[in-house]
Amino acid sequence: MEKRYAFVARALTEAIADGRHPVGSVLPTEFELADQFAVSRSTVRAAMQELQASGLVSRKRNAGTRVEATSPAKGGDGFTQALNTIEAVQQFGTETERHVQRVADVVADSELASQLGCRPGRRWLCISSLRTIPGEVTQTPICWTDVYIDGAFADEVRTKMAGHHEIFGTLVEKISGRRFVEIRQDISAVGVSDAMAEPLKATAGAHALSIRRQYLFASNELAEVSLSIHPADRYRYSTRLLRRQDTNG
Amino acid sequence: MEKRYAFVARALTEAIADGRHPVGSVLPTEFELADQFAVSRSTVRAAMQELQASGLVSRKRNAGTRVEATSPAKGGDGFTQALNTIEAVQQFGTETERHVQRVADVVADSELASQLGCRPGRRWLCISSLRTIPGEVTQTPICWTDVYIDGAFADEVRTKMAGHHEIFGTLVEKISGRRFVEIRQDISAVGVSDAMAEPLKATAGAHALSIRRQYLFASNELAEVSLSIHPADRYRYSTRLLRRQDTNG
DNA sequence: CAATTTAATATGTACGAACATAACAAGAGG
DNA sequence: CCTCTTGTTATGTTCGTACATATTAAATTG
Repeated sequence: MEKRYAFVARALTEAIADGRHPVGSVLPTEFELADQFAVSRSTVRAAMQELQASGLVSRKRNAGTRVEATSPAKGGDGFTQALNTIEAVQQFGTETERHVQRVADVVADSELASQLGCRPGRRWLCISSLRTIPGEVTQTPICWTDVYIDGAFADEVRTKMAGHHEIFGTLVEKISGRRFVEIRQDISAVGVSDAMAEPLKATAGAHALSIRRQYLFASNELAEVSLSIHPADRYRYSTRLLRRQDTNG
Repeated sequence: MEKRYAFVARALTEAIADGRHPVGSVLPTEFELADQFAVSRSTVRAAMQELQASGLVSRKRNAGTRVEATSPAKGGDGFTQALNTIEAVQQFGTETERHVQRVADVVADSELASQLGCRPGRRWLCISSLRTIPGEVTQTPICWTDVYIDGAFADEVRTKMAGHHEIFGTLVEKISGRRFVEIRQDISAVGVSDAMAEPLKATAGAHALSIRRQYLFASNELAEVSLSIHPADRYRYSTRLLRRQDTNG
């Protein structure tokens, strides 16, 4: 059964996304929401803490709870994305389109192993793809991504991909049903390599953000790694950091 | 008065930092801690949520609360830093050394204004400096940073800097006493410019991370902006993203 | 002795209550 | 009309309780 505070959080998130609570508006009070959802104020507060942590609302003593922002901005100057929560990372997966370029089985040599953070010899399924913004006229890719999936899930992935299922986002999670508890993220700056210049429609050597993500289960099991190259002129990593407690005495 | 959950969180953080609770060990149960600190279990849980959010501990139903990690790694291959909370950003300020290169009053023209996110004509105090790792033999700087401080605080900053006060970190906060509620952060990839190559001891055109931070008060007042250039071979931005609730049914 | 079941345990979820405190709004006074 | 004071209000903090549930450890069974 869905937990109550999670239900409240989801309902409010959807209401905000729908425009029922526009940006800048003030939500009903915690007591009113408690009445509406037939839960206690504590439960409403737990939900509110989620919304606040994700940056969706801001709360102030008696200033009410204000709707702050909705979705990441897709401005004219590329894709701006917050990536400081697991939810935000998944959102990037749903808000962009994936175009698969290559699917291959690989065995990690020492170099790849250190990149992926596994022992050499481990088997992976590698899916290389480009990502674009849906509905854009000029289909300039935002990034090149190599996703490495635990070999144990390889067959299932191939089957579902053949059937054109939309299994992307966090692949293993959708396939195995097991939920990720942790993502380790490494961000650095690199140049666009010669090989990637053409598919990315970028000039070789252009500055790019390199993002490596390791997806882990609760047991610290490594199930999936993604290596992405984002040309700097098309993508920026933008976050709002909020103090954990909004007010102070 | 310090809030009780904040006190508990701070006490536990210090105990972990001191080594009284080594990495990998399991903390006392929530009930035991409630007894020790003479607070309710709810308060202990509020403290635990802080520690969990900052990645210091992990919790599992009856697996106990485990100490996960302490400080950011200062490995041989540069500086690895999590920057997904305000606390982590401030920590970077305390764990590196600042070497001031230049102090100047500036008036924002249209270009600078768009970079800083302010109206053109606004007055700022600009402090340019290099940051190094304390105690390192080879004093290779980690980054070049231009900090722009609201002109209203300029005099006070100059005075305190002349007196060799350690006022850095988030400058305006230490000077004015007003606390930042929000930091907006923008991360992109750039090349090291000719002018910065020499002070940074890097080759011009080398790949670098560009990090822009806007420090805001509760009223959305912009008080300070920092623009940093991190050569990619000396710095990586590394975070662990944890799911808000650790377990699930 | 290995495999399974059962019991104990610590965290997760949820409720209800009470008081503190910062923001805002309305009214009093100059 | 502006300023200051006062009162109301909604969130912040803290307490106590109860039950759910995943994990570990002990006990039972084959």
